Amino acid sequence: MTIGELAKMLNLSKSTVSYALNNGPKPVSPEVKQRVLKAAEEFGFRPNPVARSLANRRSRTIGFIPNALNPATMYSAYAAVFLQSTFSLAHERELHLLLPSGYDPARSDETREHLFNAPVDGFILLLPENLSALRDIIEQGRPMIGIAGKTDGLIPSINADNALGASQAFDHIWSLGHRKIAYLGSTTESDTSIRFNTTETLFSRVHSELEQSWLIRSGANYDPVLVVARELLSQKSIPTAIICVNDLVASAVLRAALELRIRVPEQLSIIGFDDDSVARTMPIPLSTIRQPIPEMAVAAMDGILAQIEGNSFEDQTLATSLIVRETTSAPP
Amino acid sequence: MTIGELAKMLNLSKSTVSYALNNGPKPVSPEVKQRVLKAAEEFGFRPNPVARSLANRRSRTIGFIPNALNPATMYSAYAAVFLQSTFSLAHERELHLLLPSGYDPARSDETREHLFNAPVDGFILLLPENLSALRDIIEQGRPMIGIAGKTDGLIPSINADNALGASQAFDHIWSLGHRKIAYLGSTTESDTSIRFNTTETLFSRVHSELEQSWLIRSGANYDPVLVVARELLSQKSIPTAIICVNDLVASAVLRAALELRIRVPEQLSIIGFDDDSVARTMPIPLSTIRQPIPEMAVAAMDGILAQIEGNSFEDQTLATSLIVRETTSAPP
DNA sequence: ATTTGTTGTCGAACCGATTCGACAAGGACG
DNA sequence: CGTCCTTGTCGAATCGGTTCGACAACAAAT
Repeated sequence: MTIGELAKMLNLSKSTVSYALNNGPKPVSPEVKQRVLKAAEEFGFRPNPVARSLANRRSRTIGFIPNALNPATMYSAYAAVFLQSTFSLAHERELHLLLPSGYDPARSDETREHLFNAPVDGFILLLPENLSALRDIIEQGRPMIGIAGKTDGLIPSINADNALGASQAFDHIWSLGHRKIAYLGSTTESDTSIRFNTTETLFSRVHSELEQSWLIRSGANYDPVLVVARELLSQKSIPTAIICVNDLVASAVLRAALELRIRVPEQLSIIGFDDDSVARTMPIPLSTIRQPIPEMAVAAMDGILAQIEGNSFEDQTLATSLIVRETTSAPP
Repeated sequence: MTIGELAKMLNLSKSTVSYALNNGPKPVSPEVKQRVLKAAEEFGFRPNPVARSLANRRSRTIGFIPNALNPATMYSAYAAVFLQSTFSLAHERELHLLLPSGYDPARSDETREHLFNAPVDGFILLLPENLSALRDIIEQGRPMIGIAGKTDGLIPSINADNALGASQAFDHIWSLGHRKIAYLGSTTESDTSIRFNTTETLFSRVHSELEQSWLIRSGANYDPVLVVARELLSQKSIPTAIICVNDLVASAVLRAALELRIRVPEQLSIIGFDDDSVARTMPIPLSTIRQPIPEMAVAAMDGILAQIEGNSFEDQTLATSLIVRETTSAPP
């Protein structure tokens, strides 16, 4: 059933019916309005959203582009949580969320072509290593906002304060009295390398009081980290605390510790980063640095809507916070 | 830039340009075709996807409806993995995936109204407890397919073989020699209650050989299960093996065991269900029953595309499989 | 040479909504 | 009573594509 058919049944014009249904730009007499509403209800009339979008030049849909190199392994826990927050916000605002196919920086240009076909008012983008693959779309002027990464000023971005987070983790460990401290992380993305560099700076700032320190590029994936952690914890002199680039790494470290019968936190403190779901379901609940993902999602949504309305939007950096659970305590 | 403007620049009609770009229903001379393609490339012409959808009556977009009661907590690990698989498939087929807002069985009718506005060719639905909230949409005749639940024949559905999975878990534990076995689970959804009932049947079938058994409705969430597991494992006579309704429950059980200094698997075997990401990142990798989520996603995608093409589609039940890792062994 | 058929192009209609401009009817004002 | 303004309705244009039907140009068949 189309609006035209409905109008015909009622002996009204399409325009009048449209006005009645939308409290349209023009007024409609009360009786007619009632008649239209009743008939629409009765016949179960649903306006075609595509036609409506064409006329409005608004789709009420936001595109969400995850940052994976390979869509087959697209969601990190981080991306999943971010998506979840964003979806929840979209729901409140009665917007749809679209996961467009076609973004795959590893593949060639034509793959990406399909992204242009996404019927969305704007994109929220979990930032990849570089934006060059998306340059065309950015130049096209569609509203876009980047999350957790560098944009070189091409588009506005929202970031957690990774430097703050790294120092919160270090300060916590330091103030508990630890002086043999290891950091396990990667330096491949901008956020993880900020954490790495900040930690490095903090280590060197206190190096005279530091008994021993390890700064290890272990990567950020479970299996490689497990190997590194087993090795680290098998030496004669081992750290009393390990700061991890994220919670997944922390869970691998905990596993290595348990395998080697090292008691956590009595003999070894572990602190993660992100406050993933794993942080709460680990057998010893993980102390960690919380990334304000829900707040970042709100900022991103506000930012994209502002741009859609034609307003400008500033970059934002949101504070992390320390969450102390059960994997950290004073050194033995 | 619209197709009309492009046509004007080239002194051609809209129709000819459209034919050239789409290898349209009518042929176009080679020279004209080249001219059009070159100009489109040069001016960066991108056909408006909304207009195209309106004309084609196809949006090349599939809606994905998660089953959460509350969109704020929408994704179980299960839903996230399923979404991930589905997205990957959509990507291969150059379809977009839409997460429509408006589905919230806990809220009133008008909330749901927005679902009708989703510009999609069909819906993939992670099944909620009952479909009544979606009856209108089903009756509207839009293609739809349900995952992991009961549909009472209203729409086709794809399920893992939960009865098979439950017996695989039991058989594994039983054949290792365990005779003091507990089952922890819920019976609120159709799949978890199949697992529960199957286990109950198996228990009773071997009851003469069974030394002791527990069949506990612990729920399927982490915190309540943790309480139940601590209690269960604190008694004088405890099970030598615990079968869990899912991997999250298994992780809570493992935590309780470690807290109580019960060695896994030497003193206690644990088996989960789903093969979630947690199964691999637990400090002792979890033996579990794998749900064939990628295969289910393929079946769902095939099913929805078949319906869109106007073909019929049969229900499918896909086999689960046993994955033995390190939480199961012979009893002490 | 006439008929038939194919190829390529164009204008117009269409998809299903929104919204502008025109206009008639009725009320308020001088 | 004539003018002006407001209210309510309609037809037509629009959004940006796709596709049908008509037709001209030309080649092949009779």
